[in-house]
Amino acid sequence: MRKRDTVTPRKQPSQDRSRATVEAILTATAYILVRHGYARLTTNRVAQRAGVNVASIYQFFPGKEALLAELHRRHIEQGRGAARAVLAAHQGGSLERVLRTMVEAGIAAHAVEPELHRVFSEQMPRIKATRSAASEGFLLEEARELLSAWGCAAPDVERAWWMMQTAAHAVVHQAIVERPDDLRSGALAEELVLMLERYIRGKQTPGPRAGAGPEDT
Amino acid sequence: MRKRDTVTPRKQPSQDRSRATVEAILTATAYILVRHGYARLTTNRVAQRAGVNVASIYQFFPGKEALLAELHRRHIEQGRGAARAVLAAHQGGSLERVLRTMVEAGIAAHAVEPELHRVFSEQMPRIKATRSAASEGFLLEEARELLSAWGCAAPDVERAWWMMQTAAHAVVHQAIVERPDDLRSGALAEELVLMLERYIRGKQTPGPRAGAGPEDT
Amino acid sequence: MRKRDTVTPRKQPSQDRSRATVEAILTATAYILVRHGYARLTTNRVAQRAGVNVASIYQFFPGKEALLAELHRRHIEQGRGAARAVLAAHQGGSLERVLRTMVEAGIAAHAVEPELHRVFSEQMPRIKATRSAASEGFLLEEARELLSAWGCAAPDVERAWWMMQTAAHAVVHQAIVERPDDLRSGALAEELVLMLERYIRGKQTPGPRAGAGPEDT
Amino acid sequence: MRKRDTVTPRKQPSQDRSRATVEAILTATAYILVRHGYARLTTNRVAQRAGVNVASIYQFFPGKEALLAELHRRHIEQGRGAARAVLAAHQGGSLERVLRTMVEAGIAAHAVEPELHRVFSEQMPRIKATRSAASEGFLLEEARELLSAWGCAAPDVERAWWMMQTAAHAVVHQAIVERPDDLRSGALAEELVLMLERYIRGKQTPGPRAGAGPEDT
DNA sequence: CATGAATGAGTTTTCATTCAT
DNA sequence: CATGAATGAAAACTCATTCAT
Repeated sequence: MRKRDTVTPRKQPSQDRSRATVEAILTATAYILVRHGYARLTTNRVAQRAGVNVASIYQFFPGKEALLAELHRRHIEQGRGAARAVLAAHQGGSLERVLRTMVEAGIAAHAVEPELHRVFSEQMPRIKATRSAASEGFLLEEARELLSAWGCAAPDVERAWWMMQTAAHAVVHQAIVERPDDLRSGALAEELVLMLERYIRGKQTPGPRAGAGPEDT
Repeated sequence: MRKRDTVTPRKQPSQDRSRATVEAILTATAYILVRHGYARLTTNRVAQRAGVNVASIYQFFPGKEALLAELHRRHIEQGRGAARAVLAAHQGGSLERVLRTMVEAGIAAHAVEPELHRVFSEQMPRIKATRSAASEGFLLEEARELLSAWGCAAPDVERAWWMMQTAAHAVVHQAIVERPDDLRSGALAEELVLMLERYIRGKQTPGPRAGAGPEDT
Repeated sequence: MRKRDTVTPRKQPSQDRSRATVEAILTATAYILVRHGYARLTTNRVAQRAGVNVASIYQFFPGKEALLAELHRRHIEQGRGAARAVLAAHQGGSLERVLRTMVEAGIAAHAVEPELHRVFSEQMPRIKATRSAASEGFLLEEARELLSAWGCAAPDVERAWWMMQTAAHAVVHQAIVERPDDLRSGALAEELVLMLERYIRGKQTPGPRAGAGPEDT
Repeated sequence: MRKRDTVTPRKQPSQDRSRATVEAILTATAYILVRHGYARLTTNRVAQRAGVNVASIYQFFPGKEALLAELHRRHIEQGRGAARAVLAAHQGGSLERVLRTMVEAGIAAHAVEPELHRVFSEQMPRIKATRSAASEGFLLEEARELLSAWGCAAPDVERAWWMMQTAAHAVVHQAIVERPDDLRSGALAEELVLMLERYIRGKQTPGPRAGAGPEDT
């Protein structure tokens, strides 16, 4: 018994009222996080904003951390969903089209509650999962295999993938704050696809299928 | 002027004794930050670790924030210094060499007290300067002009520069935590230069100096 | 709205338990104020004396000042009540009797917790309401009209009233500390009535009702 | 050796520089008292304002209280001086003229640094001497004897004197804040003399010198 | 004497968390 | 379940005062 779990939700709300309470609590948490910042997030404030009693929070969550963890989990899930939607709608084709799809999926993932996203990635101490978790929504595992088909030299493939992932994520993420216009206009996506494509194209093993990916004409 | 400045140091220590005190305070701050994390950083703890009285902290700094701001300022300064050193040692040459130099400058900037660097970029709420400030050390303005000589299409140059900066910074930064081996071996630098070079080469205006930068043969 | 209100109570206690807590807090405040003085009044001391936790104070009051403000408000209210009681019991009659009633009302107002009264008027910085508020209990507006019936020359009436109020209040107030015996024996009231009566009688407009107030024989 | 004297100045400054320092300290004290109030008066602030080091304060005063005590002593002294000047210039004559002189002396006493006076009487905890000390400047002992010559009934004289003193002081004092115009125009003095005269005239023992004081025609 | 520096002992205030109803 | 109330523990910050030079 080292220490009690401070992150897993306590009990699943079974009745309607309970579920509404939990929703209210999480909504309030998000609101305060965005509006006042992590430093000003207190359980009492959350309760007040949610219109419930502090004690009610502890009925469903073992502590403050659990609140944030759950909110974060949901946020990631939503981002992932958005990304999946894009990937599902448009898949396959030329290298460029695959990359574009992935970039757009990433952008979509970052588009859900961007303010909240920002708070999570800028102000949250403990939650390191941010990037990797979001990235799973960003460049999904499925996509990885598509790419490996283009034939990078063996030792490189994993590292190259990491490079792309890292660079692409950072560019999209920073753009939210620093280049919102380019994000909206699509110029940024264009540019990012360019960067990734040129990078990966240079990786292709020359030979039988030189200059072309599997499905490329 | 709603609230008093909570960030600017209160008074400069003039004697040796107080200069030592301030040093001790900042050292203690860094230690606690790295060792216990931002959440556990309290003025009392800092004072205790520094072997001085809490009040002494408040003689020179208006509060906790100022402590962090000053530490951060110094850290940035050191990183910038390291980057400058690299840039000064090796400048000019082919596009690839220029990029390599810049990447290495960036890596050097991130190499000073990497633990502290990590805390600053992961756990600090307000201080936004982190990236941009560090980046100034990372890809200095001088370097920018070198690149623009390679002839990117006019409207792109600024955006392209931002892309490179953002991507490169993120890659180096994340690598500290996620790929320390690749950083040490130089493989990461190699790969990053590759990415940047391919990206920028594709930007070159075709024509008289197509395929070559000014100093390229 | 430069700074938050530091004086208005934070929330009303709704249950019996908390009402008791608030009472305990205010009682403790009064005790410490009287026993140890304003300078020694600290929220911690109050909490300890009240047998509650410091935090409980801050649940109902935004700070030390609010504690004092509320205590003061109640004290004024009590004084006013005492004065009203006297005025209600005995009203009308000759000028002398009216004045006597008013003086006695004022004395009654000062008789509730005189120690506390003294602390309030001697040691309290900001609270300016002391005199004027207490005075409203002392020489009530109703009384004023009675007096004006005696026919002071028009321009004087307001100023004369202020004189009487100020002088009478000070005499009663100081007497608590400096002449408690005269207060108890009634000699002071006698003397004060004398002073006021002679002063106001001199103000009467000569003529038809010279020498006599409306109800005077 | 109960506790060290915290009120008496430590040493008389003998050299010119020292005396200047002491002056600067006291001036700064007065300034802060008036400008920022008693609550914000700290030794450090005083020192800074005075342009000297905190420790210098402790060279001449045993503590904060002594600072205030000395300032107060001087203030009283000045008030007394002003009163004496008035009394000296104009003495003797009819009852009315004597009273007027005294009232004017009192007003003069309150006219020296009225802001400081207000702070002393409103915000100072310990110093109870305020009123009585100021009053000695207000209605000096000499004046008392003049009055007793008018022949009040024996048991009354002392109490009557206290009444007049108390009432007159309060009226003048409050007028500074509440009726500055009446003070300046002389209307208040007029009224006050009226009040006192009527009061004391009523006290005269009837008989041989009924209706007239010694020097009255 | 004067000063920069230092500090002990406190002050106000906050907050996550639990308890009684 | 829900809530008003309560609290332990600690946080930030202050200030009168002393010391070493």
